[in-house]
Amino acid sequence: MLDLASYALFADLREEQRCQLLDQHRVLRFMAGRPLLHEQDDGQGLFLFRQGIAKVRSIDVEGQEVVLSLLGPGDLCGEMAILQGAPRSADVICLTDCELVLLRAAPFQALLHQEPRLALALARLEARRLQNLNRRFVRRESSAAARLLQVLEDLATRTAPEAPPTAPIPPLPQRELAALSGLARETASRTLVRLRRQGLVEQMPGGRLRLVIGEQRGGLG
Amino acid sequence: MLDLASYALFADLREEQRCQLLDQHRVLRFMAGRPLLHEQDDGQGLFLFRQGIAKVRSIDVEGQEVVLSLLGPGDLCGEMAILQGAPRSADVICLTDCELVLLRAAPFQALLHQEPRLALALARLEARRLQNLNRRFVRRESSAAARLLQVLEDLATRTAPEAPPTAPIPPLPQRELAALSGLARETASRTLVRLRRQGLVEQMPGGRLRLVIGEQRGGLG
DNA sequence: TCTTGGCTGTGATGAAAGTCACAACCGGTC
DNA sequence: GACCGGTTGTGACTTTCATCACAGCCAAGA
Repeated sequence: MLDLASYALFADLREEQRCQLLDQHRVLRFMAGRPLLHEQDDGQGLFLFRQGIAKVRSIDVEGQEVVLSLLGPGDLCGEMAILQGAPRSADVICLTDCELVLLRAAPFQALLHQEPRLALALARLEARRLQNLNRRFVRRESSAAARLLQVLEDLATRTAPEAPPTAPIPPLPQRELAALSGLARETASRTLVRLRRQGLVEQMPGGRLRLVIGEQRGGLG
Repeated sequence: MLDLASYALFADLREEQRCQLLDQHRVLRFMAGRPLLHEQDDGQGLFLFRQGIAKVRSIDVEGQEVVLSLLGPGDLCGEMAILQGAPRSADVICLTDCELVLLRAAPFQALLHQEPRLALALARLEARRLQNLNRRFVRRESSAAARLLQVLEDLATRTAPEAPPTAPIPPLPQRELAALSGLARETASRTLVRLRRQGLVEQMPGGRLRLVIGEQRGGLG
């Protein structure tokens, strides 16, 4: 049975309220590379991640992809469009095969208007996202190595929220790693080689990568 | 008389609820350069901007300042600390002389828990901030000129929310403009000269700057 | 008046990362 | 096996911006 209680957003609700939200929910599966949402897609609904990771991205004026954040188990998306009634402002694309739950917008919206705990939890969620992005913004200024390491750590924790940041990372092509960290593909390649030589990143069977030291990475700025 | 109704966050409340929030409020004035909030400051309260602009900034691992966003009339800050009970995560520093209203945290918090409209408005506010930061994140990738122009536009609209982005901008030293756009001071200087020669930026009496064309700036990427 | 300190413009130089180009490799599939 | 597309590593060159250095300016104050 689906358990919404494991999502922080719904943790404060009564069991009965969570059931309301599940009304007409659907379980969806997407293959790696598939878009969950398109920009200007206004088909509303709340997507809850159960498995797999995805990137939230936007396209800049030169047509370059800019990755805004990562989503993984326990995360959700689509709440912005519901909140603002506006069309989506970014695309969400699966990096690995994903399984997620789609909740209908209507009951969620209704509950938002009548249960302050839900609205408050949502505000907290948005605030936490804002802080994450702030942190990313700060690190964005730093070197290619720091940016790449940050992405790897992010990938590790998104993949397995409870596991340490040194957990192995699903195999992604360098092109993808480069996009995630905002680097040229060649730079990502060179940087990875360097990090491996320094022993900070390990190559695992199947092409998976693993961070070796999660800590004191500040020095690489 | 203080009118909270002009703040989007409180627009949906009943007059009587707005009065509750004003209980023991204070009007504060800060000189340009003064910090409103310090990182790790946990004196809670909600700051509402009435006049002046300020920057939200953080310090990165190398001690460099990174500016996260700008605040101006109609904006507010301090809500994150109240929402999360956590210490502040960034500093807020006045760029010009500022006048603002400080609301006590307690009544705000109480109302958040009992009035879904307020909690929802707060969620919307955070969501909008997130989108703004997303947009900035996207533009951050681009050239010095684009970043500087974006900062100038931001300054103009923060200073006078209703005015067009070609409104004159309060005189700030180049050092400050550079920090706001994440450039070296010299680069900001050179870029400004170039922009003036191109007629995109105008020098006004008193050292104020003014954007000439607000539109089709994409091409300068 | 002269001095001082912050601000502005500009030149020279260097470092980091993007771009272009190419070779090796790997996993499919015919 | 041979072929093919996508991936990876790497070399050479270019671009952009940071850094260092300095000169001119203006405003405040002694």
